[in-house]
Order: sequence, then structure tokens, then C-alpha cells
Amino acid sequence: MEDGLISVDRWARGSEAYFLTHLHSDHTKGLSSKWSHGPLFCSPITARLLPIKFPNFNLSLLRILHTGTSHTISLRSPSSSNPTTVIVTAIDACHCPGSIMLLFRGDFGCELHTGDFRWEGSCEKARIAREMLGVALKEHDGVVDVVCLDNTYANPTYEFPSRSVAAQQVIDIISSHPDHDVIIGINNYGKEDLLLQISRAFDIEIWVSPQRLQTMHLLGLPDVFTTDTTVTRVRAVPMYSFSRKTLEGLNLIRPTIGILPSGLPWVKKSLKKNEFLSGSFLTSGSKRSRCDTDSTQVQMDKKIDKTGSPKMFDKYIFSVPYSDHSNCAELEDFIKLVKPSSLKGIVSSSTCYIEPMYYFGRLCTGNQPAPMLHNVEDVNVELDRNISKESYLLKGSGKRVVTINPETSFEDDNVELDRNRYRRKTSKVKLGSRMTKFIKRGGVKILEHVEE
DNA sequence: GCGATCAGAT
DNA sequence: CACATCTGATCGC
Repeated sequence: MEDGLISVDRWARGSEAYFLTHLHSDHTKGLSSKWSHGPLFCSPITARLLPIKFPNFNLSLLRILHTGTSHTISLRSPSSSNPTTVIVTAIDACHCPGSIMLLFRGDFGCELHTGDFRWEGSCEKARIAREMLGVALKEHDGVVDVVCLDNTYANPTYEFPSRSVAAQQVIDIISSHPDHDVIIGINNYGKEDLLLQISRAFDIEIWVSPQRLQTMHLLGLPDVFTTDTTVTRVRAVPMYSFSRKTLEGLNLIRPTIGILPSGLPWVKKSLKKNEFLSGSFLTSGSKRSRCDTDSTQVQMDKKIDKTGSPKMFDKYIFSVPYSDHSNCAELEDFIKLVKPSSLKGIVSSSTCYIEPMYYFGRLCTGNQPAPMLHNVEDVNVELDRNISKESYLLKGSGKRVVTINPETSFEDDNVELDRNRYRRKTSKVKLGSRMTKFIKRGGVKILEHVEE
């Protein structure tokens, strides 16, 4: 798509129309109460929540997109100034309240932006989303040129169960601590269903902050949330306020456990050679029931559990693999359904950023040959020489990630930015038999390959 | 002084 | 660990 026509979750000046997939901060950097660059398209729920985050926002700039409905937008081509139309269809992204995927069609072809999304086979909302997407794709020739993918977990080493399974794990943990207070670390939007399930299971209210309560009311959720700490033993607190020290302090007063629902990306399945995206790998584990692994014994096991069971990483803290992002198997399902010509990743902040074409390129219909990956142990560091280096440049979130060919010098033009503000920070991530090192230079993250 | 950007913590 | 968030420092206007 031509630059300057539309922007998705990007807020620099110079586009004709702007689209917001959901309200998480990493997608609203640059958006503010003083927004005036152009019309902002979003879902009804996002439009309702947006004034909380951005008070005094000029609401006349909002354009509501209802899911499953095609909206035709008349714009002007930035290059030729000729009138042009873009047809956009929003699909529920099942990530957090109001989150949507966006399917664009126009002179440029067809692009699908997933935003952050969870593509759960078992979830009713996802089933409806799948149907709506199928209909939207059939409305034209069905060809999708580019998918801009939520590649947060676009790596076969990440696997975790569905949210309903993870929610049951949370309930089991609370059940096994009948005399404990419970605090659950969550962010501003998302995981409301988890809280509702807990409320139902124990027939109790859930404490939330006054602002969170306002959000719950705006979302029209059942009236099971309270700001009174005396009526419940379960509290939802911001994740950033959640720490070992918090729990230690609370335990001086009352016995308290903490539960961290998150993608649990650090539970990694170790890959065997030649196991790259094979059917047996992707279907083993992720489709297997994990209910039989939910015993307290397993929960208490500090060993890394490959099947995505709860894990205690502290005396008081349980980590549960409840993720609002798709796991790798779900991403594969999604790409197999959409069959795009090509893929781009939207997430560049990950310290373990993986170019999605590595793993999913073979599922695309474009001319790009799938990367030659003879040894899966090298998959994260071996670069496909057929994919141009430019294709690794992300324009997503203000940072650029340059994945560099091991044979390419750091003196390359693309990374030679701002020497004066040079800062160095490295961290190492174990990936297979080699180490991958990241160097940060003034906002540019570089993937370096080093031998162990 | 204000907003934008970044580092650091959680 | 990582996601999403917040706080506080610094930069430029």
C-alpha cells in the first residue's frame, strides 16, 4: 500500500485516514487528547473507551467500524491526488475489549492487518470472527497480498493452551488456597473474561481500581466488580504494581498468593532437529488436553513445564499461560486460512523478534521461496538470502529492527544511525545451539549472531 | 514549562 | 523471561 494513504496504529502526520486496532499503549504512541491529523476509524467499544484514555478527544474525528460490515471510504491518492476508494472490513481480534483486525481493499490490492489478536479454535467469539473473515475474503477474488501479522509468538518454541484451559488453571490454584487472599496482575484492558470466570466459580466479587470499575461499567459487564476491599479475597491489580516485594509485604498482613496470567513465553518447548513446523510438532501439545496436568503437585513443580501448565517462580507467585496473543499453532491456522502472498510482522519490541516469513513463508502463495532451513537449531540466526534485507526493516512502533545477515558488517548503511548518541546494551537469549545477541544503538535494535 | 522520547522497573 | 504499563530523566522547543 502506498505511503500516506492510511495508517494502522501509527500516528505520524501525513495520512488520509487513521485506524486504531485497540487501546493498548504500544499501539497508541503518538495519539493524544489533542489529536487532529485526520479521521480515526475504530470499533464501537474502542470509541467508547477512548475518552477515558484521552480526555477531551475531539469525538467528531471518530468513525465507527462495525465488525463484519464493509465500509467504503473515499480518499485521495497522495501521489496522484486522484480520488480513490478503500473498502475496509473490521473483524473481532479477540485480543482485548474493542480490538479488531482490519481487511483493506483498494487500488493497492488487499491487505489484512491483524493488530494484536488471538485466534482460538475453541472460542465462540473466534468462531464468529472466522466466519466474518471468510465472508469478507469471498467478497472479492479472495486474494490477500499482505498480512501484517501479530508475530508476538510467531516462533514454534512458544506454545501455550487456550484461555479457557488457562482460566481453569487459575481457578484450580485459587481452589487449592481457600484461606488465601489472591491478587491477579492485569493491565488496563483485557482478561475481563478471566475475572468473570473466577467470579462465577467462587460466587464472589472481584476488587478492581475505581478506574477499572468505570471501564467494566462502560463495557457493560456483569456487576461483579467492586472497589470495596472488605467484601472479597480476590483483587485484580495492575501488572506493573505486582512484584515479589508486594507479595512479601502483603503476606506480613494476610496469607496472599499472586497470579500472573501472561503468554508465558519463557516456557519453551525444546526443538529437535528436523522438527521444523512439522504437523506432528504443531499439533502435539497444543491440541492435547492439559486438564490432567493440573494437580497441585504439578503447579508446585518449579521445573519448566513444556505443556504450558502453571508455574511457581516465587514463594507466593503463580504464573499461568493465559495469553491474549495467538500461539504459534494458531498463527499457522490463521495463515493457512488467509493464504496471503506475503507476511510482515507488526511487533518489533520483542527481544526475541522473529521475522514471520521464517516460519510461515512456506504457507504463503507469493513467489518468495521459503527459507532454506536445513537445521532447525539454526533457524533463528540463519537468514534467507533470498529475502532482501529491506524486508526486515519494520516501520511499526517507532523502533527499527534490523536482522542482519551473519556475514554483514555492522557498518552497513541501515544501522549506521546517530553515532553521537551511541549507547550499548546487550542481552543474550539462548536459541538452539547458538547464542543470539542484541545490541541497541540509539533506538535501533540489532540482531547479532555469535558462535557460542 | 510542555510534550516527546527514552531508560528502567515491574 | 515478556507484555503492557508507569515513573522519572533528558532533550528540544
